[in-house]
This record gives sequence, C-alpha cells and structure tokens, in this order.
Amino acid sequence: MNAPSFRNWKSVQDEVLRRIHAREWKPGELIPNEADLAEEFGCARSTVNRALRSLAESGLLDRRRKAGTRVAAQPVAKATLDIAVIRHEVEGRGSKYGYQLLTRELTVPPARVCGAMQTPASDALLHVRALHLADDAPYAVEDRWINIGVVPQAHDEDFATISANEWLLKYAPYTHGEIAFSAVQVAEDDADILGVAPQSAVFAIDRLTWDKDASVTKVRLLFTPGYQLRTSL
Amino acid sequence: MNAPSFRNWKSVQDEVLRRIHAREWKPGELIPNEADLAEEFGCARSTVNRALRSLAESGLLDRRRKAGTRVAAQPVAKATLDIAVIRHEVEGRGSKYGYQLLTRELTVPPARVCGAMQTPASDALLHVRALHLADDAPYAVEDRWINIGVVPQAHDEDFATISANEWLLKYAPYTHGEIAFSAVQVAEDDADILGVAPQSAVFAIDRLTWDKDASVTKVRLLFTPGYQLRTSL
DNA sequence: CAGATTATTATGTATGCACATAAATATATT
DNA sequence: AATATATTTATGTGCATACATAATAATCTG
Repeated sequence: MNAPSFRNWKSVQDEVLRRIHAREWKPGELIPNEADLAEEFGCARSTVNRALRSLAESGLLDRRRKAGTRVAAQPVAKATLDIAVIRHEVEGRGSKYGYQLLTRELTVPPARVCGAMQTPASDALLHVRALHLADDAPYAVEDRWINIGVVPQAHDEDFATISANEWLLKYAPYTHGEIAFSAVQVAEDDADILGVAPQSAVFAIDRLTWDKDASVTKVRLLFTPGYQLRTSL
Repeated sequence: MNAPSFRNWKSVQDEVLRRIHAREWKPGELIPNEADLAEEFGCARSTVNRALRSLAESGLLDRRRKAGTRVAAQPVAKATLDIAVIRHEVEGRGSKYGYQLLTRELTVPPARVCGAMQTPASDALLHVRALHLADDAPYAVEDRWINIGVVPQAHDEDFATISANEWLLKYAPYTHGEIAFSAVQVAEDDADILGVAPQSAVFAIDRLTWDKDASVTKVRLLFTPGYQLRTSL
C-alpha cells in the first residue's frame, strides 16, 4: 500500500472524520501530532493545521498546546442558527411579507427593561410594538425598546413602513449581544394581536444588543404557534 | 501619522470591525482587496485573508472570488448554540444531576416516526423514555427512538443508569443531523412526569441524527417551564 | 449582434520556513 | 519535600511565494 495523498485541507479533514467515525481514533483519545500527520498524508503541516483547526472550531476535536489534539469525548453539538431579518425569513419561505406598526412611543421603561439595558431609570426609551405578517396572517409580534441615546436617528424614524427589526440592522451596528430562546404562555393582549387563544404556547426570542458598553436595543419576538427554529448539525 | 502596524490577524480583524462600526465601510459596500489591505496594514496577504475569512464565516462580510469583499448588507446574526449532554448542562449550572428511566421497549413505531427516520414501517425500533432531574426536580423528559439496525449495541444496554442521551454520543457517532426548537403545549402524560400543569408551554428540542444515509436516532426533549436556551452574538 | 472564447482579477489554498506561546515535564534550589 | 526555574514539545501564527479557481470583463467570431 503506497501512501494515499491528501493534498488539500478538505480531504485531510474528510480522512480525519472517517477515522473518527470508524473509531480508529476513539472519543477522548489523543491523535498523532500535526507534523506526523503531515508526513503521513504527504502534505504540509499548515494544511493539516487548517483541517484540524476547523474541526476543533466545530467542536469535534479538543486541541491544546503541548498537550496535543484529542477527539472530543462529549462532542458538544454546535448548532449555528441564522437569525435573519423577519422579512427575509418570511420571503425565504415563499410567503408574502406584511408589516404593521402597533404603537410607537417615547416612555420611561419598567425597571426590568432599564435594568437589563443598564440605562438610568429616569431615561425615556423608544418603545415600538409591531406585527409581522406572512401571507396576511400574523407571524410574529415584536416588542422593542431602543436606546435613543445611542441611536438618535431612531427619533426621526416613524417605523410606519419599515420595521425596527430591519431598520436597526441598517443604521445601528452592534458589537455584541445576547440571545435567548424560550417557550412562553402568551398574555392576553399578545394573544389578541396574534389571533391565538390566550395561554397558547408560543416561541419567544429575546435579544439584547450592545455597542461597546452601551445597550442599543432590547427586543422580544413572539411567534405564532407552530413556529420552528431549525438548523442542521 | 505614520502607518500603524497590524501585525497579527486579530488586530487586523479588530481594525476591520472598527471601520465597519464607524461606518467608514458601509453595509453593502465593497472594501479594498486583500493585497491593498495587506500593504496598508503592513502585513502579509495571508494575514489579511485569515482575518477576513473569519469575519465572513461569522456572516459580517460577503466574499466572492473576483467580485471582491463587501460588508454584509443584512448581516445574518449567526448564533452558535452549544447543545451539550443534559448531565453536563445541569452540572454546569451547579445543580445536582439525576436520571430516571421511565420505559424501554422494542416496538414498531408510529408512521410519523418511521417516516422521519426512513425505516421500513414493519421494523421495530428501541423506544426509550426517561426523565432528567436537576437538584431532584424534573428538568426534562426525553422521548427517543433508536435505530437498532444501525446501533445494535443499544440492544444490550438497559439505560437504567446512563441516559440514552449520553450513551449514544459515546457509542453512536453521526455524520449529520437536523435540530429544531419550538414551543409546545405539553400533553397530559408529559405534564404529569414533569410535574407541571397540563397545557403548560414548554420548550421542545427535536433532533434527528444520521450516519451517512441511515438514521441513528430521533429524540424529543421537553423542558420544564422557565427553561431558556441562550447564547451570545 | 448574439454567442462563444479568452484574458483578467480577487479570493482560495498549498508550501516551507521561522518564530511565538502555552503547557507539561524535568531539573535545580531552598 | 516544596517551590522555583529551565527545558521540551505541540499547537498557533506570520510571511513570501506559487498556483488554483471562480467570476467578471474584454475580445473574437459567425
């Protein structure tokens, strides 16, 4: 048997994956180092590095300097979710997108909100509520607070035709944020808006974004029953 | 002003991020090519490539050969969720993990299940139901179907002390899979098990994994109310 | 002028080399 | 023996160069 050649990083990755699946390299086990693999595969060490690094990023390998590379014992499945603008999400399903502004007012938020956003309790924030529709049926309600101290342009935008969801992406970049998914029993007013029975189980996405150390916006999206967030592993 | 030097890919990435945030490079706009940036930053093109590639992977840049690199017009927020073994998830929160097998039987599954798993309608699958506990309180119910044609060892495992959730990760590798998150109203039997009111809104994770073209397992996890799946952006 | 062909160009990747860095191990010092 | 120091080693990164590839732009051809 002459050495098969794995000349590009993807084929190296495939071979490594094959060995893991075939249990030639078992979970928790140390695999050969980059230099040895490079020699075996007949390629440069940097090519092996590229392949292994990529597998480590997806959680299948654990790498530590000096300690070496081992197959993850408990591979944490990393599911990458694409959180798109709702309009795109709806249109991507082949439905007609609709948008309807419900309320827009500048008010002092409840403690829960200014606590999370770390704004002074006395500061007014822009509160926008809107409904997203798919094929003229309710799709999701958006309840959003915008820090006008950070995004003053929001003050001049009425959000009548463009959703805050979309507007902010265009005009208010963020450096980092948090996102949480949960199931909630929908309150009466939201149930009315979505046209579902009160106490229905709806999917909720809560997002809070920051521009450096200042909060930009906090939003809760409630989706009509049946909504699924899906991705592949 | 002399040229600041960005000698490593992370500092190049930071500078690119800064320009995007400062809107020196606006959404949808074409940015200079790698060679020019390398010259400006005083580093090798490969260093710039590393920085830009990584930003493209996280969805902030769109890159196409010959066409060049542009700032994503609608940056799709890519949220990476770590789906860990439930025991680790519970222990990671500092709670005591508990496990309880409910049922384990070899039966012919309903059409819904063998349809999704693409197994012959007459084939029996291993059906395991179990309860995961955190600090002795119900945490999640697991309802799982295992393709014993693909994982014959499961036949000899009683799942009395180790959850299928954990056992499978160790003994049944998969090549790919699908995962879906949703909110459901809990059925009466599951409500009993979780110790919650019937019709409560609970968070559901449905996962289906494959080893090449054969389904390995299909599972639904229902979490007690209050459960949140969270990550940072 | 439409359609096929050929250049051009920006990203994508492979290579060999060098050095940086973290972490484990061995060695020296009190 | 406990602690500090040095050595070793595997991964991490940077660089210069070369060539591959995809997509656009330019050119040719009937």
